[in-house]
Amino acid sequence: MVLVEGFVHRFRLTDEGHRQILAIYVSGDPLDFEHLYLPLADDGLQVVRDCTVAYVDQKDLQELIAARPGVAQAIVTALLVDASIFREWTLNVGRRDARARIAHLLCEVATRLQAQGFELPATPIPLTQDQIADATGLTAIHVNRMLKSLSSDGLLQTRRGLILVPDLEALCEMASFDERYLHLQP
Amino acid sequence: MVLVEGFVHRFRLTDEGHRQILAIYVSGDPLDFEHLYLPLADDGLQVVRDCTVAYVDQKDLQELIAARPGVAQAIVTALLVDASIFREWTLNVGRRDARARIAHLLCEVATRLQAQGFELPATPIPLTQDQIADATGLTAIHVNRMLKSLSSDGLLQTRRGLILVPDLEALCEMASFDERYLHLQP
DNA sequence: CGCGTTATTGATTAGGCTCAATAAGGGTGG
DNA sequence: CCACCCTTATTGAGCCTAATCAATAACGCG
Repeated sequence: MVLVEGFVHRFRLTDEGHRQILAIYVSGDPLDFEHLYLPLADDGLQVVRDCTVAYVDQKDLQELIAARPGVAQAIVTALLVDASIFREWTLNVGRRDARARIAHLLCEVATRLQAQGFELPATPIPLTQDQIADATGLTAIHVNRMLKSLSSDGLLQTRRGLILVPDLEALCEMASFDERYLHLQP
Repeated sequence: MVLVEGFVHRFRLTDEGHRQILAIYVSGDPLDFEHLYLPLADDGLQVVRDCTVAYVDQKDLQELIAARPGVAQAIVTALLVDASIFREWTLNVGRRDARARIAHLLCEVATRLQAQGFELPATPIPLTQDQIADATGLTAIHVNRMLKSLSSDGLLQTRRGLILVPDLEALCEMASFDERYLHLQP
């Protein structure tokens, strides 16, 4: 599957039912390459907002990979970039405080949106506070307070469940966001 | 590089210098496939204990990949398994309490050692409390207390900086460890 | 033997969680 | 078009897990 338009997240649950969001996908992102190689699905995908996905036939894709080494290499590179992002999430959840953790998440999403050609600051990020909580290992209530705090510092605006980042550079500064882990340069 | 014998971990630092350990490698694990495809290294490798590594020439490996589709596929599969483990670490750090978090980490390492043919419970895990802290997003002091608590429940033994797991099944039970994310079945 | 790393323990603090209650939308059915 | 309901967001009070600060012990190595 490829996400054509909208937002999707990947998540896993603890046995106690607590959700951890593991990745947020934006327009253009491939969603589940692992199904080509692993028999068992590890985690679930949920829609953040209404979205459009394109299905690619597995067999066709496998033939394409076999026929074109460049495609295979592009997929491996994409997987490695994803893995780098997963690791940054572990760092984010493990070693940053709540404010920086939320800011860092938003920096990542905003930066990846920008890389896909979306205009900032016009493009809103449609994450609910509940979703941000599960992506950062916090509670929704604490996310609410931190968003208010970031908002009162002018680092973001919230409007009807949408988040706007008026000055991405300032937000990156506060989160000490270093985009190199995204490996955006083609 | 391939880790022939010993223990190595992969880590990243926040700009404030806090370390987050992102993976623990045991004998037999490949360490840095990403260097084949990404120009920029994301994180560092550190030795947990004295160890032996084997260097594989990049060019040779690239030729092997080009010549043998099976090798390429095996590498992709290994990368996908790694990625699944990274995601489980995010879940662990984000959504489990300190005791379960530490137990889960030890369950993973013990299970992977066992899968490599090491005998449990004889094989010790040589992580320092500082390293466990940085792998779980806790402080070393709190790790110490939790280890003592786990130890007094008979779930593990500590001896001279080594950790022994006398009853892996019991530890897995308490951490609700579900090994499927390791994708061990070949 | 001396020193640096690692482990231990106690006291205190604080960041974030829980519980509780209310508000504000937005969508749906009548 | 309106009433209702469900999801999402807000706010306050009190609590608790894990952090911080501080000091000492125990190794293990050179």
